[in-house]
Amino acid sequence: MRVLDHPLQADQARILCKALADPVRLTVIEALAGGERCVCDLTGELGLSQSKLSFHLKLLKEAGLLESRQQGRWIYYRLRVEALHSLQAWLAALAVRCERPASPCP
Amino acid sequence: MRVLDHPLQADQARILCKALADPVRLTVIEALAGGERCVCDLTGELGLSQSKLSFHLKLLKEAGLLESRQQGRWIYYRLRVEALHSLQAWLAALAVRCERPASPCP
DNA sequence: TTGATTCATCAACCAATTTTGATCTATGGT
DNA sequence: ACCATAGATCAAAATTGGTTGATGAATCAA
Repeated sequence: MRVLDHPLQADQARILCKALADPVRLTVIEALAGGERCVCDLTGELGLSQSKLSFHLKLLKEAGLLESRQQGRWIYYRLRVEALHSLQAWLAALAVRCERPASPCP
Repeated sequence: MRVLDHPLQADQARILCKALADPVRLTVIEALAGGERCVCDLTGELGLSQSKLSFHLKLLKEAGLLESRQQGRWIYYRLRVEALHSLQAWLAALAVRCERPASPCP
């Protein structure tokens, strides 16, 4: 099953979580879940200043959540679904560790 | 399927991610994945000062990742697996939104 | 009741992130 | 070549977060 691929280091999970732990970045992520978009689209759609958006896009990209391509003057960003799956897998593994059979009563 | 229960608001997901986005808190989480522990156990095991640990435990609890119970002088903390599942579900829902069929080529 | 132990809380300090506005680079149109 | 547009980058200011050491509250044992 897809969710169990990619066992992730705790530190990589932390980096992904950190990237997701900001309201601006979360709106960006959700906008991009709808498909690839160029920066100027996003500034309009989300009402963000250009440099603010650029700052967060860079951060998300460095965390591995986004990738981008250039087309003429425009730069298109899109979500890396693999990153979402990796984090899911890490959480799943953690949850499994919690669900060991209860020890015989104390 | 368990992973698809509990549809989560983006903001709750953000709060969970924020709580997970710190190295100290992540070691606490991983220690508690091994089972319930009292605070003084954790300070020893993780080599953290008492007030530092207490600060992070509070934060994790407020985020919904931990719960605690008192027994005599000791306070035992444990992971809330539901929180992990919620976040997993949120990620899964996001990933699904990304995987819509590609639009006919441009 | 006294003293020891466990844990929470507080204030002061330090460190990391975010925001803003300005400037810089690259691309494309004329 | 010149100008307009898209987006990255930078430094300073503002904000948020984490750490420390001290103090406080609750529990228990003697």
